[in-house]
Amino acid sequence: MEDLVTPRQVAKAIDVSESSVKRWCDRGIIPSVKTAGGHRRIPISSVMTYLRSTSQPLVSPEVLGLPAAVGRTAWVLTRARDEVVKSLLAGDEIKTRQILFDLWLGGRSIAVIGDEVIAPAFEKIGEGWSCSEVDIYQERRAVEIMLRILFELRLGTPPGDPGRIAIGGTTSGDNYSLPTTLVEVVLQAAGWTARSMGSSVPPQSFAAAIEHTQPRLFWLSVSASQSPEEFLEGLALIEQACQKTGTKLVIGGAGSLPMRERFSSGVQVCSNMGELSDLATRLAAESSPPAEL
Amino acid sequence: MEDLVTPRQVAKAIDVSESSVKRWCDRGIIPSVKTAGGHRRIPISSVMTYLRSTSQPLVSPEVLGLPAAVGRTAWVLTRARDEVVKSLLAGDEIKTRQILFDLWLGGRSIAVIGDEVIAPAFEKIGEGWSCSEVDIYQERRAVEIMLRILFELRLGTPPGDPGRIAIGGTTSGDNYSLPTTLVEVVLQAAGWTARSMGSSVPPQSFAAAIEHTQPRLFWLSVSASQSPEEFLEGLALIEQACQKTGTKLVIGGAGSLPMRERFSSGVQVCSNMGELSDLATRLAAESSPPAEL
DNA sequence: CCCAAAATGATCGATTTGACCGATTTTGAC
DNA sequence: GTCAAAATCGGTCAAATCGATCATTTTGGG
Repeated sequence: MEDLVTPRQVAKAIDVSESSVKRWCDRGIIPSVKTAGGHRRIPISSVMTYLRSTSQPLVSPEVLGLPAAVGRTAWVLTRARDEVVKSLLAGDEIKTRQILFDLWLGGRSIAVIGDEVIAPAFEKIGEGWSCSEVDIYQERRAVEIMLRILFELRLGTPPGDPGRIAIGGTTSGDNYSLPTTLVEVVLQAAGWTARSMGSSVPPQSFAAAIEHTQPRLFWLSVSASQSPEEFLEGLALIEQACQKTGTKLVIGGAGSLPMRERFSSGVQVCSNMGELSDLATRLAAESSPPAEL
Repeated sequence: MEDLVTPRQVAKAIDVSESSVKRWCDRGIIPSVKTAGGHRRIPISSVMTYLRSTSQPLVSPEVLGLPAAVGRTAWVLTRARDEVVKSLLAGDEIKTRQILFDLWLGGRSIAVIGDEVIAPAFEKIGEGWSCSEVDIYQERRAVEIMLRILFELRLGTPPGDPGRIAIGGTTSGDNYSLPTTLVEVVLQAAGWTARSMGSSVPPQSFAAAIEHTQPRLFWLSVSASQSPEEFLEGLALIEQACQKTGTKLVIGGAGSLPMRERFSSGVQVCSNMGELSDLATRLAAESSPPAEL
């Protein structure tokens, strides 16, 4: 796990000449730093960003210390989803990572990957589970694998503005940690410093977290359909805290849709990661006017 | 807090060789002082100045955070634990990562870090929670932060032998994902290909996973004390599957200790990560005779 | 199709870096 | 205080990188 690599390593990894890499560094196309002696050192995240922007294939990821089998194929979203379901059920972390990283390096946003691949894949796995084609351990293992991959993607995304803080999670009774983790990564990609507080947090504790952290954004991921009354009661507490601190409150997830009419007007509802990403980008632009160079 | 660090620490922190740091010190690029015996000591401010001058990112700022931690005394671990508790409660992911990576780079095994720092830290947080000094969101947030750090440590550990597979997790009713994830990382560090299946998996599903995956090792992490009868009943199913596939069964965690007399003789019990690491290393050596070069 | 501009890849001497080693200093434990 | 282990020292040397130059390939118009 190296963070800084040399031009030669990058050249080998993406199969171009060393000269080109050096030129790109000097022109700022690949942001890099120099040692005291003038040698270039390139952060892996710079390489990732460059690859994403040009849709270049990563030929030899192992040279960068990245897990093997990252980057090669151009995937169609629907096809990718089916393959992800297959490799997740087989417990094949390598294959799953390959597919998702290929999509990501191919320039797709995490939000799109979430909406078009990850969410439908787990929906499918959930279906298979309910008609007992899928064993519980397969579903749990799939969640674990996806969590690891999401964290790796998060490492490849530049950290957000430390002044734009977002927190969130799921309330009591909701144990699905995957969606709220996905939200965290999506928000970081949108320039936020986001941290999920995990799942099954009581509303009053969320309220305390909001008042203590004073985030600009708070998200609630509602996966399972739960008792609307109980949820709305807890939501009131959270809303109150948000108003006190001037925090924008965002709710999403399948479980929230049946109740969306009963939310008060200040609450923003997102039905997928794409909407959330747009909203987050808009909020970020509002709060801090476009910085000039 | 000491603000003088050694060339080695600086080298690790900014990801260059020790030789380079020494050269730069001698050339005055990084102002340093010398001890009576001629060893270089570098003020952290010098390093900061150098980094600013090259606009270089601090690759492992953790190393500069706690210079004392490369020492060997027990109080360092104790001190680290207290610091970890503090930064976890504050939700400071950076600081927590600093401390743990510092210990790790200082040569301590993940097992030791787990036993001496992570486990006692969460025990302490749990105490604070039960006497309501700690809010629930702080505990949940701490778990999330530690999970991310564990995954990063896992990325930094070389992948294990693909032929030595270990799986495991927690049974129904046990929602603590942290210990089983820690086990995964410890086993990988011991040369295994380990995958946690997550928490709250029914015993019969574990049995299916064992028969399907045929691992050489299966672990059960028992955090909460649960009904012994129910647990032992589920355990019987798992044990049966292990016997069928020749899988070694290992149980650990505070919740398992009160019942350890009632386990059958084939079951191995580990009371901490150190024991588990030793056992895993022993098993690995047994099953595959020492490969010669 | 042809040509010029731009991008890429290859090469070379000078410099930097990283690894190594025996000697010395520092550190932690007793 | 004493002692052994660990860390650091200073120096050497091979390998990697630098910057600059030049040949080759690709791109984009007319």
